[in-house]
Amino acid sequence: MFFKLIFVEKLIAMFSSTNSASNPDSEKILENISVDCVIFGYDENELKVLVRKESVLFNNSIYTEWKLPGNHVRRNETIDATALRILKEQTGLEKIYVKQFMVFSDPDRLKKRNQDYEWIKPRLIDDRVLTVGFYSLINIKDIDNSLLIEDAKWTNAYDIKELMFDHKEIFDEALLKLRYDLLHDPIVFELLPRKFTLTQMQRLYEAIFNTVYDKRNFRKKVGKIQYVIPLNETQTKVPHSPARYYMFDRNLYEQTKRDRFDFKI
Amino acid sequence: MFFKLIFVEKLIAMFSSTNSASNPDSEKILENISVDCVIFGYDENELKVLVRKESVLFNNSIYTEWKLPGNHVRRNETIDATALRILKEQTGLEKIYVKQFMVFSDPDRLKKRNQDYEWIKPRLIDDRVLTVGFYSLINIKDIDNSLLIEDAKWTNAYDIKELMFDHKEIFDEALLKLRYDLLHDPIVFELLPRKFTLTQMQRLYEAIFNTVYDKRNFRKKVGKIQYVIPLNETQTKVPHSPARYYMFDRNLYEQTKRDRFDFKI
DNA sequence: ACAAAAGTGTTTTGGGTACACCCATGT
DNA sequence: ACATGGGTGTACCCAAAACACTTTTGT
Repeated sequence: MFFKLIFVEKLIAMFSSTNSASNPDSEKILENISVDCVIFGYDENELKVLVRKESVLFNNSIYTEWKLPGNHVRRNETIDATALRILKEQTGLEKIYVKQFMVFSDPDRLKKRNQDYEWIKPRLIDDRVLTVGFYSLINIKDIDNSLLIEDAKWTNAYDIKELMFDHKEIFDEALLKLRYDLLHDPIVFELLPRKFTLTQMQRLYEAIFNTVYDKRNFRKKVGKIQYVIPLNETQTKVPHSPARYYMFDRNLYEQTKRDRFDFKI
Repeated sequence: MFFKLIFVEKLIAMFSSTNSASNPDSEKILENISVDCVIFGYDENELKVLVRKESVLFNNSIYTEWKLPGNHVRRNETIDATALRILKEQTGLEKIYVKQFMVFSDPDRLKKRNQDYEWIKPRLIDDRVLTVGFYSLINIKDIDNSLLIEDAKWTNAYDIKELMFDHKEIFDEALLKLRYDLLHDPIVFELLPRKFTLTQMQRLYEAIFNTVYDKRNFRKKVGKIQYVIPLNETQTKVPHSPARYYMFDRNLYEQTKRDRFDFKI
């Protein structure tokens, strides 16, 4: 009856660590499934990603490592709800854009680097965890930075070289998917303030695609997008000719969307 | 200690039904995660999908219903391995193209239609199952139809109206993803015989996109694709001018792929 | 006055699309 | 001879890309 013993051990682990025995059913987790989030933000003309610091003890030394925010899926929530829960915890924001892009299922994905595995082992009920990669888009200006968890940091997306587990791979896939989606859905506007200038929009495209565009051609194309509305409002107190503000009109978009390739710039 | 009792029940279920106690670890399943496969084939100028028949008992009547082939993920396999295992079971084929496209995670996804839920309940350890949708591409001519399971059937993709659980939704998403991928990766050739004529290729595009193309324009574009090689071989015994055969040269593709949008037709 | 970014048109080039007829083969 | 699908060229249009100067404001 060896296997029964294993299960009793896991029961104890389950109800003593992640799930306390007093938790309602709604907080019980699925031990084999998690969600990891690549949270993109845009600030100071840079595409940024939120990463979390962890102190890892290994060979009697403490290493500082970075990972993506993530969590297990609960018994009675969709994976989108899991992603939104993680976002709320990390940024305090609700109602933001989240999108799943890929499942990572290597049976050894948590064991590739010894120090990472030692760190996570005591936090798991079962070390076989498939994770669903999500990316999400937030406007950094909306964040109350006092709510940001101490160990969370915004990093330039192009400075990310190494993360725990397979998180660098998850990040790379997220960036590919973001670039694709940007050309097919009106998601740019999730990263921009409600009122934005065309230069801000152009700089955002340039940050995401890591390139530069011609100003006149860019404006010509945006000019053809009907649901990007020019406002009768311009910048003030800028030391140069004040730029006009524009807004995304979601209603107009929903009505007029036909050509799914409108966003190619 | 109510929860312990639940677990003992599940243990019994686990080791008496899906996993017998004598099974090696390699065949233990993850009870909360499955893979469902949308298997596309192309035959007689039609895009087809493999579906399975199930006899469902409900309200003392037996209903015939159709579902996508699927299975649970095993403890030590990737989800791609799960998909390939399903493909082998259903078609006898190995080394075929499989691609994950989306996770379906509604906690009630198996409970939406009572008759379906009654059918699957005794087959499950836990009724919360997230499923990863895969699509796969096979050349129907490669199939030894005597190996096809009795309850499996090839159906015209545009005739699929209703499937068990959320499988119609999974199918719809698969078709969207197939159409996208077709324009970005050289996957058409998975559905074609090794040597094919340009008309065969055109009919396949037309079947997948459910449209028609101009013959001359189609040939002009394919003519620019370097890794589609014309052969010195033509049809025989056809009651019309014999068509030239072409081949996909994967090596040449790997060397020359740059523009990821070569496949847009 | 100067620094900084806003805003604005034209030309060239290549790809997309529409369109019709003759040819080779088997029966 | 006829039925069937194979194979070919041109003209028009529009979108993409390259390119430079003037204007407006704050300091």
